[in-house]
Amino acid sequence: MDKAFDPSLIERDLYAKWEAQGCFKPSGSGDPYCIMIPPPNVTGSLHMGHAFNNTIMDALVRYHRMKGHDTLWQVGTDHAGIATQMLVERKLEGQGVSRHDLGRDGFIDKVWEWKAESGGNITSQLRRLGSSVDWSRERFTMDEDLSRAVQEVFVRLHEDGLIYRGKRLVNWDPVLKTAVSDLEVENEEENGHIWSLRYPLADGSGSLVVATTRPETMLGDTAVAVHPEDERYADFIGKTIKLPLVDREIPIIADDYVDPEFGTGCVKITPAHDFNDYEMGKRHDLPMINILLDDASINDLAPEKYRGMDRFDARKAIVADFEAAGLLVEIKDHRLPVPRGDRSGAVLEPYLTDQWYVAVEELAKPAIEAVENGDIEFVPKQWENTYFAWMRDLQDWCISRQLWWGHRIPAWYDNSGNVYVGRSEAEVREKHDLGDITLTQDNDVLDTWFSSALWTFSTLGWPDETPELAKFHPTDVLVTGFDIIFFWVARMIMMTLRFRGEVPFKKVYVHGLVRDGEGKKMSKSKGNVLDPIDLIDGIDLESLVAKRTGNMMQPQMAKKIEKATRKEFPDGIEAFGTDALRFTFAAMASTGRDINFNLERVAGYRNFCNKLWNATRFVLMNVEGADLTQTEGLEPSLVDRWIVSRLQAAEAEVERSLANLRMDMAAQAIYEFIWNEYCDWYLELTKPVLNGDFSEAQKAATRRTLVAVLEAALRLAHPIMPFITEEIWQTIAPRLGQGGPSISQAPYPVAEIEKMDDEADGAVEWLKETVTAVRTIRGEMNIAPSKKLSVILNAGSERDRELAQLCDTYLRSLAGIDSLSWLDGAEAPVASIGVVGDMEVLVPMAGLIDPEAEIARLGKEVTRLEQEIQRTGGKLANEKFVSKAPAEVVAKEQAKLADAKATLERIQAQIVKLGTI
RNA sequence: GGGUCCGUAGCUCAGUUGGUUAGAGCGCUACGUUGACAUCGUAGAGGUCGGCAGUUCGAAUCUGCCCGGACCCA
Repeated sequence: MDKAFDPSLIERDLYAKWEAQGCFKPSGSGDPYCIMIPPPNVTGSLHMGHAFNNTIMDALVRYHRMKGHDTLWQVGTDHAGIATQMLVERKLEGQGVSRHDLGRDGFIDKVWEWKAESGGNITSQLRRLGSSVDWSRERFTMDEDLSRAVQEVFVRLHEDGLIYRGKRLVNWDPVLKTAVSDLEVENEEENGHIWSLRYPLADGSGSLVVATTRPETMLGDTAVAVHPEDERYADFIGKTIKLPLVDREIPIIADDYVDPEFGTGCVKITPAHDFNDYEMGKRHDLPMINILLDDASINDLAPEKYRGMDRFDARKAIVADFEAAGLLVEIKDHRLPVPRGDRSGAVLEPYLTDQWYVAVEELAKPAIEAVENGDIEFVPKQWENTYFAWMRDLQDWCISRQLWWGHRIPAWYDNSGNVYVGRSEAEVREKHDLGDITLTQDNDVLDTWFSSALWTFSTLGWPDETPELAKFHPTDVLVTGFDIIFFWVARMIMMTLRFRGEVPFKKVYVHGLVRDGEGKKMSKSKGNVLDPIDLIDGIDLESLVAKRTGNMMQPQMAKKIEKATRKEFPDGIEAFGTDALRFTFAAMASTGRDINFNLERVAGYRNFCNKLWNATRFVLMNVEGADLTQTEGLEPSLVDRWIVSRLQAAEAEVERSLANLRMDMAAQAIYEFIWNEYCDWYLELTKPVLNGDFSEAQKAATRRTLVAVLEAALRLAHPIMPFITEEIWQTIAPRLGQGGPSISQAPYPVAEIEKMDDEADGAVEWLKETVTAVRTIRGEMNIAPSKKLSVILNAGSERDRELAQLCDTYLRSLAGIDSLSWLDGAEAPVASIGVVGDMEVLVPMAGLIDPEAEIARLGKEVTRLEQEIQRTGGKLANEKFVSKAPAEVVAKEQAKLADAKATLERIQAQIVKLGTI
């Protein structure tokens, strides 16, 4: 083995082997366990959120697979309607071709071509993370069978009256020229203005002043509203306004919605271009005048002057015209939330169009109940509140999109505008007895989330009742970030309950966001994005700078980002390997909170990998040539029994943690066992045995224990760090006669209570304390590690003597002792002192130790003990504590007090002694 | 404005149902290359657990208010 662990030498080969061997397919036996991957966007590439999310899923999946469950991790991607269409269009633009040149079918062919070439980027990146998904079952939302599920759901919902077509106000993206859902709108505060405009009354008797942040919409105003109880305007209600520039007469109406405190208390009403006004328009039966075209330029319903103008040019022109007419009262700076499309970045317009909707009320009810009655459980639980809050205030879901890429809506129109929904044109004709009249299919496609809402069951073969569906559905747990609880989780629950009559998953594990080291959201525009692959493989500074500043939406930020990047990573990023990255995510995955990702932590876990690697080297060196398969006639030492006992404890702790989805605690337990127990103590304790004067039966027991415990620890750690554990296991396990094709298919360690060993635990605890007592003196008195010490033990119990006898060799080896004896009533030499229970550990000074320094050191100890005595003594002196606290707690305090008093006495005596030298 | 979460060592975070000497990693200080590992070892320093009140024999942990920060919804 190499002296240092180099992940780059093993990871790719191991993954290829796993995949080739079909290690990740369901085994076909055992209780089923299933996780559905949240399908990444097919245009996407791996980001830190994916890496985190997949680490958690993979750890769970590997754990359950090793426990013998029939485990399926279903993988796939979604077709990302808008994102994919944009991407392919942009590529075509580069060749001077528009999608309209190609026509719908031609364009869709191009999309499929693109998908075949580079649509698999993110899935190949998942392999780098070690994700043990079943590749043989990979699915894509546009696959034929998934499309069939989508169509079936659409038709059935329509038959049940839950899908309808209607003219409503939607969020319109004028760049992409499609509706987008509320959830795809980003509202960020931006700098804007608020314009106050004077609207004269039609009868010339006066005027009102209205305030607006979008003056161009006045072209579509159909009323002015005031609050019914606003005395200032009581006389105006019922009169009419002569709308400036347009010359339309519009009424002044009263409505509770108007806030009399806000602005002038008068509001212009534009029902076709504002969501609130739309509602008010419906209440008052106002006309809805749409003044925009689909690219947000002004249409022919506006006065001729403005027709064809872009909305923002129109805004300027209108403000100028108001000013010219003396009707512009005021312009104020104003910060306001501006709705932008999350894909195009364009300012969205509320826009009146015909769209398809899902009526959600009936679907939401059982979906709420499923969480209320515990059929679905959110972890952490508080997300259930978020879920409920959203579910109880649902708007109907606009599912149509004016795109070409996606599931085309299975609806056909005849020439009279009648609409027929069905699985195919033929079915529609037959069902409605249409003969051969001309039918044209709806041009729109469905929202991508419509198909991903069916993901848990469509990927298993629905609408057919497949064996996989029977076995793996409902799935066990959904692992996801909170940001898509609304987008996806809620909709899956609704759709799955409707069409399967069962929940899609039993648990929803909600994890936090991965942020940068300072807690800022990672984003391309901030330039603080880390690519998981760069943490695995490493990246030099120039490449990193180029990556962060290339292809930016706001190129003016590039300089700043470059500077910050050069400062933060002067040497680029080291290669840490996948296992270290995964361990970091696991260790930081505590209940649902965001992760502030810092590189030092990854480096720490990279070191941990190296530690494990080197421990293995040590073990292999020491068992070279030995037959380890022999289990008869071995004489395990107390120390061998101890590490086996500690292994059981670690196994129990990891099991408990994983069962509670506490990856961080599992990672912590694994780390502590391997480093702080196995490496720090056990390996050190085997050295005097293997190199010393011990029997062959004893040495053989130690050799076997060294390897057996390591082998079990590898299996314990495998779900979190799959690569290094597999690599080592392939070398180690055969030595024990326990090899196999892959550690991922070996059984997960289970704690065996009968191997817990109180006697060994107690003995080694004593040994550790005694060694530490000597080391503390050595360290604090600045005695060189190479200097061998004489150590004298004093006082203590019979058990202390037994233990000293049993541990003699270990004590000498670990504490660097060349002479170890009992004082046995002889006069104590001047010495530095440590206390272990009732026993004193004396290191004679003889020129090694400065009495002044020792007194100072003991002084600190005295202070600590006095505080302890005061604290515990105070408690015990308190009548109420003694009478009310559980006896157990009181006894514990008493023991603490006695212990501290005894130790203090010994130390004080020692101080007196040193003072009289 | 409504809601959720967070504030523990210089930094990043643990701390189950109240009882620990309040922990870990990184960083810091001192010493150290004896054949697993300097991606290391040994020892050490560092915290009035955001503040104030309350409940309790006992509060980092429970309650209220305040301060500071993040996010969601309107």
